[in-house]
Amino acid sequence: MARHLITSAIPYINGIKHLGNLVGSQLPADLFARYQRERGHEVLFLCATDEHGTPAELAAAKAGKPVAEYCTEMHEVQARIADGFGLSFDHFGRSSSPENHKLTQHFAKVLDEAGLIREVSETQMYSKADGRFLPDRYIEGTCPNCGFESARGDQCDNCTKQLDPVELINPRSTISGSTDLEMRETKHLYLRQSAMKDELEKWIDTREGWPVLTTSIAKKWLNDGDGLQDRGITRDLDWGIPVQRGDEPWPGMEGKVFYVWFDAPIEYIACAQEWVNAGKGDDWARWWRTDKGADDVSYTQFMGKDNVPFHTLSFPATILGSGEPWKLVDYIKSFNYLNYDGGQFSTSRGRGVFMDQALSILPADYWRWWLLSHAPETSDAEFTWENFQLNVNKDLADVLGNFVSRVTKFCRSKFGETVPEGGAWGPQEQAVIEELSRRVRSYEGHMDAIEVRKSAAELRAIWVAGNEYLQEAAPWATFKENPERAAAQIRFALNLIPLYATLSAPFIPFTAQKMLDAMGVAGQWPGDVAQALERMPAGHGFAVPDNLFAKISDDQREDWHSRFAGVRD
RNA sequence: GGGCCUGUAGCUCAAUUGGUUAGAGCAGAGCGCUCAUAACGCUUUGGUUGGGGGUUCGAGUCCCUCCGGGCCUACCA
Repeated sequence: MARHLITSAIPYINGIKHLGNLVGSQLPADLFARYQRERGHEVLFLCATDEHGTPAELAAAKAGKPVAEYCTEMHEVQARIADGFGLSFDHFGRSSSPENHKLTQHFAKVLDEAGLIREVSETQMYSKADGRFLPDRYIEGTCPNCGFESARGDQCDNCTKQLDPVELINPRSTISGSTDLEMRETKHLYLRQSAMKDELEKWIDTREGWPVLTTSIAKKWLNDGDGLQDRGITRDLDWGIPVQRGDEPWPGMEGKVFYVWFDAPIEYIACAQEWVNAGKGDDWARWWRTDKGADDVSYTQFMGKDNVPFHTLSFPATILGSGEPWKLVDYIKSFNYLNYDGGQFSTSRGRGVFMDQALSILPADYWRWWLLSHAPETSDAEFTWENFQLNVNKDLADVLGNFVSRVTKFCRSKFGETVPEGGAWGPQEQAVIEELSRRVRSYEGHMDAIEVRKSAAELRAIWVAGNEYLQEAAPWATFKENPERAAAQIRFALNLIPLYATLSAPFIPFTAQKMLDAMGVAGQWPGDVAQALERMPAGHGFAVPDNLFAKISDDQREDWHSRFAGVRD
């Protein structure tokens, strides 16, 4: 039995995520976690909310709430929605947890002791009206290069020139609009990633089979320009983890907090501690400490491409630099973006479908199936309502749902709601068993390799095999001259249902459970397909389930299309 | 500007890493079936693999060039 540690990139706290965020990390991570559990492996699947940073403070201010209260509420909201999507986290933690405070401060201390932290004095734009230092992107002004009036402090959106905030003409705060800005001196801690460049590169070079997307982004950062740059790991903010050396104060760093990208990945570890402290587990160290049993753990991270540098470089620099025996990631699965109907999903403009809205119009399995079978693995993918309607209706309602419906209803009308007795498997059934055996092995191979779309395609082919069998066996015709033969055929077909449910559960867990409940058996991964098709012997009672999937109508599609094109709220 | 990814049938994607005649699903067409959610099955029409050039016995795959789409570029996260 293998042990799988699985983490999904932790979603930021300032609002409800859209489907693009979902398919880029949490959903494929859940697919993998569910699959590995079903295969009988030990799994610890962790996710959390990422709660620190300027945007959280601003979102809380906008909501008129203290930031801690705002985060607590939003965490609950995200947890509830995640549950609605069937995301099977063993624990859904918070980067603001006491566990993460302590651990982040611990890492800062040991990194400092290892000589990997340096203090840097720098000047930064300060807004008196806002009472805070402003990140470059929160400053707007006229571009000195092209005259564009809404250039941001880091880059002009019009001419794409990289800017320094001090270069802007008439700079103003985008938070308050105030122009009362000044450059102030401030001191920050930097993680000396440059000192670890060779070690990191050596580590990356020995990773095998990682997605090109993952390694190419890492190599770029390692070798671009002057090589890997040191990174500031502190900020002048109120909300965050206070800068300390372990339990000790850090002279000169009073009133500052750690940068969210320093503490967010550490939450992966802290989350395991939260899991224990919540009473759900009793030993986090055997998942995270190679000196305490984590040596045989296989650790897989899931994330969108924008998160790759932090997971390939910054976090490993933290882990390796600590000199302590923490578990390093074994495989990084990264995703491109999902676009929405010819453009990008936009949180700020409310363009696209957000997780809460998605659940309000259709059950989670519709979304899970479409999103996973179109996961943006090799390039950006696109969501359109037409494509969604077509695929979901065909795959789920027609191929899978209708298969279950026709089999169970035929049996009910001819034999009753009990698996019929008589007859035996013949050459037709043997052929199906052989095909399914081959396909199940192929499906397992794709799932093991986290080839999401290929897995979905193989699963669909497995469903289709059931309809092909029925057409060829034609129990409705057989029944007229040889009811015993028909009984064997329908017994065979009925037994495909729990098999399909088990195989499909990682993709569509809610429906899979309905199928198993109706058939009155528990899910069990088919080691041997022939054996798996004996799960419901003659005489076994079952129920005819309601239709598993209602079809999406043209009217619904058009309604949703117009509803989600515009602005949210 | 630089780097990376990407372009294959009307649509969404494959193609064992240079190897026979580029394959699936959907959509379209035809036939069959009547158990089932007007569902299912079978057959079938669609391709100058973005354009051009090159290397090779052989190129969707490698090289050059042009065109289109996307991402990243380090203080949003």
